[in-house]
Amino acid sequence: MNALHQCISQYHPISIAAWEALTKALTRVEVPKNSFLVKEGMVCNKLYFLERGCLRGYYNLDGKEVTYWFGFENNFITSFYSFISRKPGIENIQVLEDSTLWGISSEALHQLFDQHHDLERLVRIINEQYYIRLEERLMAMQFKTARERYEQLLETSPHILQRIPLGQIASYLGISQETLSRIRSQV
Amino acid sequence: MNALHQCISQYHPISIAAWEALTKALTRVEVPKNSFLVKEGMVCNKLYFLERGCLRGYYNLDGKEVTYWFGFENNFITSFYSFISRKPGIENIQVLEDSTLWGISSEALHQLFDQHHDLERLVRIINEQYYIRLEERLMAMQFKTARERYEQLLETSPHILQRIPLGQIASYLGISQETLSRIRSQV
DNA sequence: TCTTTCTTTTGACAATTGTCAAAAAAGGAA
DNA sequence: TTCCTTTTTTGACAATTGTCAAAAGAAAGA
Repeated sequence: MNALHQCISQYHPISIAAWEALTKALTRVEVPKNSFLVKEGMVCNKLYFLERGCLRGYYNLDGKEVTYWFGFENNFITSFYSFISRKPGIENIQVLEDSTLWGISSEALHQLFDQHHDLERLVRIINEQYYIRLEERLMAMQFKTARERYEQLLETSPHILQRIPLGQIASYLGISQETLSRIRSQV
Repeated sequence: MNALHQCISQYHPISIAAWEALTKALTRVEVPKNSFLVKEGMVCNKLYFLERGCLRGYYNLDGKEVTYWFGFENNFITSFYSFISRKPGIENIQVLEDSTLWGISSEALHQLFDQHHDLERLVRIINEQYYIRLEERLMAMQFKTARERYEQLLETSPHILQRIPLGQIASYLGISQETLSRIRSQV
């Protein structure tokens, strides 16, 4: 819970009242490795904060698993499209290591928004920061070679390489596992 | 102005008071074709609503212009990274057709947020919708071939093809102009 | 320890896409 | 119209990346 408070403060400090209301609405979730937090076809009604562990989001395309994000400590996690639109998504969220999360339902969050303006501001700000990250990823995907994307990942998130199988990283980078393996051997 | 009101209502209706405060803070901007709304190296301090015309965002990479978005009627326009972080960006926003915009400064917008909770909610919701769009684009970029991305663009935004030069569309799709030309001839 | 399973690497080849250069087509201005 | 500029297409070739199959290596369980 402390990790969440610290994480929030980096984005936008909130009032004590808002924090207390938030903590009351949060549920602690412990999930074991290889379980699923979200499965395709379901509505993801919860937003999570990942305190410990790691997850990945992927979907199935032509029989292949396509990874499009990883979540690590202090990340906010949800099946974004589904959570926002309240419709079933195509996304699976798989637990890659035993993890501890704090979850809040969409309804509870929106109630809190009504009561605590500063909480809604916090979420707006977090959204904006996540948008910027996504934009950077899109640019890399659009205009950089596989090797450049890999080297960028090495710089910004070296921890990914220690914790995630190569095939999933390759998928995340938008290349085949064989290509990534060859890139690594040619550094 | 009416177009903006209608556009806003589709995302989240706001109170009359909020709308009136917003309209007071807006400035009408007319920009001619080939002018620039934002140039790289400057802080983009304004958020715009595009009422009429069309724009593109691009940056320079190794001497090439890299287009990463187009804006059309009823789109919100800004150099997002710069606007949010209040730092200089690498982005240029070029006017592709004579355009009419409504602009608001970052300061004015944040003042409005303090006074009108529902306006901040509106922006949160718009941000979320734009996030989802970006996510879709990233997925296409990550896991679809050039041809598939082009066909997807044909379906979702056929108007782009009538209004934008091929080279810029190719850049937007992350492929060379020659490749796009060949894809088109082989449909 | 020895299996068994999962992950990573390597080889051979094919498909996709990029680059450079030139030609063709289209659009604007006088 | 004609000239000039911009945009689009085409050709030839190279570079990048993907696919399939097999081998090698690492990790996990009995």
